[in-house]
Amino acid sequence: MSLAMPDDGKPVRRTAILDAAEAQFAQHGYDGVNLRAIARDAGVDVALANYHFGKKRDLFDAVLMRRAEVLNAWRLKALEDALSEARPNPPSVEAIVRAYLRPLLTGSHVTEPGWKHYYALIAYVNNSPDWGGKLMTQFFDPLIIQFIDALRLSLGDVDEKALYWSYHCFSGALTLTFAEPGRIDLLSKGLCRSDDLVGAYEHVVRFITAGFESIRPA
Amino acid sequence: MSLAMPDDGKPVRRTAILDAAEAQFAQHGYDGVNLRAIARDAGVDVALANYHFGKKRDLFDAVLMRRAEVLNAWRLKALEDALSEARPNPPSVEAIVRAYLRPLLTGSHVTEPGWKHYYALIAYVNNSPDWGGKLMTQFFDPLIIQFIDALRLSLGDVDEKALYWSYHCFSGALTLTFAEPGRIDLLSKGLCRSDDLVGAYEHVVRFITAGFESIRPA
DNA sequence: TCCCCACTTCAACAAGTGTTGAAATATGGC
DNA sequence: GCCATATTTCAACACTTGTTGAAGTGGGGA
Repeated sequence: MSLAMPDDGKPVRRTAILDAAEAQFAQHGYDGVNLRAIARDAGVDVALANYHFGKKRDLFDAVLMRRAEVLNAWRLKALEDALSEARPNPPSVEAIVRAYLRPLLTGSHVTEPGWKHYYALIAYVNNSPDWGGKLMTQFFDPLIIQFIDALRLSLGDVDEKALYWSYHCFSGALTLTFAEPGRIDLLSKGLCRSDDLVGAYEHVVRFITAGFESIRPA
Repeated sequence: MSLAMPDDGKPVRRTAILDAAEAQFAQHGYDGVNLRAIARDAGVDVALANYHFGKKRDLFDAVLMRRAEVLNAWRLKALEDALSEARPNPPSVEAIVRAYLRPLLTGSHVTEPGWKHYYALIAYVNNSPDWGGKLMTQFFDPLIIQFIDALRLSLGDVDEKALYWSYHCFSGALTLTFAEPGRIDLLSKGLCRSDDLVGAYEHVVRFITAGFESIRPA
């Protein structure tokens, strides 16, 4: 088995292409990026991207897939920790929300530019009418369903539509946080900074937890 | 004064271009659209868009500007109504949230495709790292500041950072609602429909109101 | 009737796009 | 060193892009 070696060996240029593509796609979107700019940032010839990843759309998918598994693993572990810590009781809503957010907004990787680019890319995908639905479902829904199950456990017999719309609000708030469009900086006259994910963490946890708690049946 | 007549007279083709551009930009983003597709949808030659609006970016701005004033006027009236109804007391948080949302999610225009496209376009702009901050500030911040003032009035002496981050969550939830990426349809297995803005209204109001109430000082 | 002007179309340019096939280079096993 | 294979570059194609200048059309006033 000496063919191709898709993701091991010495993939220095391969990952350089992925890194450059990740940053470019995150900032300008799929259509706002051309392969020559990616190649230039990666210090590589244009044709090399095609050699390693095939067509532009396949490169985009490869960027998305690279960090999806590790991210899902982190979040799954955080959820299971929250469940086991509370056992035999269901965990609190806040504990579930924190388990959902902590692997994203805190930890050593929040300072790593690659991950921030990846989050911005997820935000772009999640809001894209073209492929937002399908791609997010494909990569993240199995995990999301487990989080919603945990919320259902914690909140009791809630209205299902209310539960899904609440998660929708959660997802939207998180998406905008990751997109970092710099809007809150201007609106708050510099008091809040959109690149300060850690500073946003507690505020988002509080807001979202309260939103979910509001659907708890009396 | 017979020059150009920018927005009156018989603007049939002119508005046809705006309508087609609005729909295309909303669905595919600025870079995902080419002028020939817009012209084809409008039943018009490519060069006509340039004649009426100048460069592509100017057409985009014209689309954004067309409905901005009327939308801001609607929302300002809704806010002033809420304030005057409650006077001399401050209005409730829920009343403010409803004033913010009602002109968007309810009313006769929600069935009009042009407005839905416009909302999706706003969602695209709001999440765009490239120009999200500046454009939203330019078109909508004067109104948003008034809503935040009303919330500050209603909530009392709140932490300013918490207030802005809460509005950020609000904005994100709303943005995702307008983008209609079809994600909630898949996630809820058809129980919720992302094109059902009216059905989403009460759920969003409840979630967001609870989030804002959670920062009220004890 | 003629002319002016706003509007519209036609045809084309120049730059940039994704993609590809062939050539060149590096790498590692024998 | 030799050779097969993986990697990388080169050069170019075919196509799309935004944009433009010139030409054509139609209506209303002098």
